[in-house]
Amino acid sequence: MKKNVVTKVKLTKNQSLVLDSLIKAGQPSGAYALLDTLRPHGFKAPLQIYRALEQLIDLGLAHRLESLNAFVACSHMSCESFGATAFVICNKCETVQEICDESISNFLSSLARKTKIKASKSSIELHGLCNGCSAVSHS
Amino acid sequence: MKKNVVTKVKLTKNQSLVLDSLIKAGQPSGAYALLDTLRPHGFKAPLQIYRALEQLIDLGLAHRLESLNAFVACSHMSCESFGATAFVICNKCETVQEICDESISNFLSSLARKTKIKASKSSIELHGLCNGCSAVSHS
DNA sequence: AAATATATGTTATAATATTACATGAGTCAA
DNA sequence: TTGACTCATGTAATATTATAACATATATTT
Repeated sequence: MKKNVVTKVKLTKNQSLVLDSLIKAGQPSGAYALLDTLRPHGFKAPLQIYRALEQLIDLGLAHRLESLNAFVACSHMSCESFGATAFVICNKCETVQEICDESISNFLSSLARKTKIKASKSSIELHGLCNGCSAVSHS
Repeated sequence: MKKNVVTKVKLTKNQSLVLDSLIKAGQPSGAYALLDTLRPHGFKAPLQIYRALEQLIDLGLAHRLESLNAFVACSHMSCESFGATAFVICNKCETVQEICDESISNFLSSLARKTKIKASKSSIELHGLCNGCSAVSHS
């Protein structure tokens, strides 16, 4: 479950561009949305996006939200966890909170122990209405 | 986060067929794999599968594995939880353990509280090697 | 039976992701 | 410098997953 902990890695041009787009978006972005954003920079094919994303994810600089088929920049300036991250997603404003603390890793360790699995990857995603949005949406 | 708790619901023909296929598969199955399985029964279009799955999921009789874009039959004879289920998936033999206990719901409640979200849906998926498979795969 | 709601069938298409193959740019050893 | 190697890139084609739109049928209620 160990990931590359990044101190200083030189990203390639494509990787930098994709990461910048993700950061600017500040929201979950689909691969094709990123592609459209980056067409002005010469991107032409989805593979350019997917390849960059793969690296960024390996480096812990981006994450994939499985339940959205979308991607976000890591909000921890490179997530130094072993992948024990939980994402809390507002269905209305699309804000994502990235939680990465002991409660997550403890929960996952315990789950792995109970199920006798050698864990290599996890995905925890909680959807709902965030504080602000649930205040607004009356009923 | 409350789901329909099923006691006895009459499934439609398509729903029954899809559920049976899922159960027989005993593994995560993609919608198109189910479609192929059911072609002999007259299924012709993906929508027939997706529609049946939607109902089955609402009824708690099946679940969607977000990280696989695949579906499994509920292993609890209709999962009476409020959706607080965790899936532990072996990457080698594709066995899925469906965990649905207080440790899951407590964890999710606590996460929702901390992030001030009104949760409506969750997805917890842990990948790795199950007990049997990690014994075999030496290294 | 009429009205309503739910399920189904069918075609087309959208959205997401990967395969396969060619090219280019850097590193390293001989 | 050359050759061998690795890694990043470009590009086209295609595979996989999912939904929209519309027509019809079946069941349920009044």
